[in-house]
Amino acid sequence: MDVAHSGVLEVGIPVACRSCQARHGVVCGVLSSGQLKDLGRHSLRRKVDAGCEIIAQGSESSFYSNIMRGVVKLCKVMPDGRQQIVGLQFAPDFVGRPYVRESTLSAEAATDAEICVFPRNLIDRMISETPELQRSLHDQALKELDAAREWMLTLGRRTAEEKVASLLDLIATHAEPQTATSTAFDLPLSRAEIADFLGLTIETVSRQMTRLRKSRIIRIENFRHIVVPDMDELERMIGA
Amino acid sequence: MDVAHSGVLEVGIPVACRSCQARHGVVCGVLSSGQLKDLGRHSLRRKVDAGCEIIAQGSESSFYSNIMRGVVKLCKVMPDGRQQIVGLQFAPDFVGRPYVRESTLSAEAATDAEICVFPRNLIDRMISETPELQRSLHDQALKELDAAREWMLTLGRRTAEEKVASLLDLIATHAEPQTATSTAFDLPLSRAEIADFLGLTIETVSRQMTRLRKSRIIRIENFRHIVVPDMDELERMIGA
DNA sequence: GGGAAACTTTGATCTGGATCAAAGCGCGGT
DNA sequence: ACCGCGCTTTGATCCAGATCAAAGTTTCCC
Repeated sequence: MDVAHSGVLEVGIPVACRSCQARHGVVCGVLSSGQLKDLGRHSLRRKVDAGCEIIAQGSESSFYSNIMRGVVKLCKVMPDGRQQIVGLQFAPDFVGRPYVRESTLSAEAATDAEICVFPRNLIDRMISETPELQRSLHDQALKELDAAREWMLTLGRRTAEEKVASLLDLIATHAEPQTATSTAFDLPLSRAEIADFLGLTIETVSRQMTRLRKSRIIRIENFRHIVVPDMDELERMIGA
Repeated sequence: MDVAHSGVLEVGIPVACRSCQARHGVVCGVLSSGQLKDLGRHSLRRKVDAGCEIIAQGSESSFYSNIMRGVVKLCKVMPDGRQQIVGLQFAPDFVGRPYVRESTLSAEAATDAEICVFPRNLIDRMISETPELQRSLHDQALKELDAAREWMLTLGRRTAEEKVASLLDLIATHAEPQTATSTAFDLPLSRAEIADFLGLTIETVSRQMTRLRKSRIIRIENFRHIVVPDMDELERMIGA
C-alpha cells in the first residue's frame, strides 16, 4: 500500500516480475532482489495454449517453470494408452522435479496459460545456496504429497458420484473464493480429462454430473461453467 | 572396513547408533557427530508390535520417528469406516510431517518394528540450522511424491490382477534383493491391508493371488511367504 | 495340546461402472 | 450463415469386482 516502501523493496527487480502472479510464490517470493534480477535475466516468459506439453514423460528436461496464469495437469500414460492425471497445478505453483532430471510424468497446459521458464542449473545452484528456497520447495513438495495422498483415498475408496463431487470441490477451492457459501467457476478440464483424473470413463463422469445437476447440488452452464449454490451441500456428497 | 578409520569417524557418537539400520539414513546420515550425539541424548528407541499406532489421524504429534526395523503403513480413514493405505515406509525412512503439526493420516506398524523417536522441536531446529538435513528430507519427500503418483496410476487405471502384481512388485523391490531374477519375501500386510492399499476387497485380493499362483507367476507358502521365480514375468503382469 | 477366534480361500449372486451405440450441441472455419 | 467435427449427453447392455455366504487354516491363548 505504501508507495515509498514498496518502491524501496521493488527497486531493481525485473520489470516483468513486478506484476507477476508468481512474484510472491514458492520460488520468487523467497529470493533476494539480486537473485531475482539474476533469475529474471535468464528466464523466459512464455504463453502456451491449452494442450501444449511443457514436459514430456520419460524425457530429460533442462528447465523448471513457474505458472503465472492458468492450470497445468500432471499426467502418466501407460504403454497401452491408459492414462491417469496425478495432479493439477495452479498459479503460482512451481513445476519440475529437483534432483532428478528424467521426468516420470508429463506436464501439459490444461487451459491457455503463461509460464515463466527457468534454466535448471541456475535454479539448482540457487537451491543449494539459499536455504530459504530449499525450505520453500520442500514445503510445496510436502503439500503436493498431502494432496496426492488425499486423492489416493478418492481413487481407491470413493464412488463415482463422490469422485465427481471431490473434483468439483477441488476446483472450486482453487478458483478464487466467491460469496460465503456459493461459488461459480469454469472447469479447466474436459470430461475426458476429468475421467482420467478420477479413474472413470467419460460416460460415467457425464452421468454423475447430470445426477448432481438434477439433485440441485450444481448448475451447469455451457458444459464448462459450474455454479455451486451451496458448497456445504457439495462437501456433504464427498462423504468425508 | 578400516577399523582405525571408522573409529575416527564414529568416535563420540551414541552407542545405540553404531549398529542402527538408520544410522546412514535420511536424518542421521547427514548430521554432524555433535548433532548426532545431541539427537541421541534426546531420542528414544522403541519396539512396537504390529498394529501399534504411532501417529493418529487428526492428532497433533510432538514427535518424529525413524524406522530402524520393520514396515510402517500410512493410512486414511473416512468417517464411515472406508479406509485407504496411502503409503508404506521401510527402514531407514523418516516418518512425520515437517511444518504441519496436525496429521492428516495415521501411521501404524504393519509388522513388529523398532523405531527411534525424536522430539519434534529438536528436529525442527536442526532442519532450520542444517541445509544438508533440509535437503535430505526434501529429497525423501520428493521420492514419496513420485511413489504416491505412481500408485495413483495403479489405483485409477489398473485391473485387480495388475494391482495385486504391482503390490507384490513393490514389496519385492523393497525386500532385500535376492538372486538375479528370483525373489522370496514375507508380505508385511494381511489380505485386508492389501485390499485397503489397492482399493479392492479381501475376496478379490485372495482370488487374484490364487490366479497368479495358478499361472505359476508366484508361489504362496503359509499365506504370508511369497516366492517369485521370475521377477520379469511379474513385471510383465503390471502392464507398464 | 485343545479350542476358539482371526484370517484366508472358495463359491454364488448381484451391481456399479464399463462398454457399445447413437443422438444432441456448440464452436471454428470457410 | 452453413457445415462439419469434436465434445457431451443419453440409452442399452455387459462384466469385473463387490457382496453375501460358508468352509478351511493357522495361530495362540489358556
